[in-house]
Amino acid sequence: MQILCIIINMENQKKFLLKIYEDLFEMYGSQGWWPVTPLCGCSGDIPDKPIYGIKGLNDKQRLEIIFGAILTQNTQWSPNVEKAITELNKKDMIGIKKIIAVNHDILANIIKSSGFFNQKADRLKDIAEFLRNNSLSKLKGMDLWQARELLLVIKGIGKETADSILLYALEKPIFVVDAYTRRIFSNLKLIKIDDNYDKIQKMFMDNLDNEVKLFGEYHALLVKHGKRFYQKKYDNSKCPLLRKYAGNLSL
DNA sequence: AACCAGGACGTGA
DNA sequence: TCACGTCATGGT
Repeated sequence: MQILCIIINMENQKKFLLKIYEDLFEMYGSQGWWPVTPLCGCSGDIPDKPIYGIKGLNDKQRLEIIFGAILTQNTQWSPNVEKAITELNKKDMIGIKKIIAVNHDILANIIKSSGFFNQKADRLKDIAEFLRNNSLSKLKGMDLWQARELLLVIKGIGKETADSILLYALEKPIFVVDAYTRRIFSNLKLIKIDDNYDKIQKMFMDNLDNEVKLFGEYHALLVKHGKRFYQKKYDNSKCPLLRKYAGNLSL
């Protein structure tokens, strides 16, 4: 009987995680993450901000995503990181050798708007150094978890940043867990707010099809929804998902 | 005018 | 392991 209940709960959870995704997609539509600056081939024609929904990434765009993943740590994308990315492009700094060669203070000044600029300048240099020895194509060809372990060795790259890079820059199917993911799903009683990162990630990956597109869209939608209903000053009980599913969450 | 954002790391207990 | 302090800009 107890085992039966567990099985039923697992099935419910499986459906529930997908249902939440579908609800969010219906509410907000495709988010087209990760925002990327298109390369127009013509010099001097750099757009004033990265745009959403780019397909068929080239290596420079992948690198921009990796830099963006560092720059957005504990910082708003818009306008702070957006400006920094645009400045990097204007100075033609989206390049491994360029980042390695540039003076620390100059780099820090270019990315100033993203905050923590001294740390982040060091981290961009660290990851550029790493990528000089481990090419993007090498990483792309590598096993998902193997590549993850490599990234996690780099100072400044924690689990969320590593997973963002794997998912959005290297297009590998891994689920990104961030603060909004924690707040939303702990509010829905599917996890506890300070559950272990890997445990939360496993819940999603065990119960959803492991697809790059699904995971990429899901995380983006959670951020979108989180910004709307789960900022610290907000009242979590106003979340429409909670109203909709109140009492129906067996777990 | 505090408070917070798509974290991660170092330190001391 | 855990609870803090640190890093810093720009918007509300």
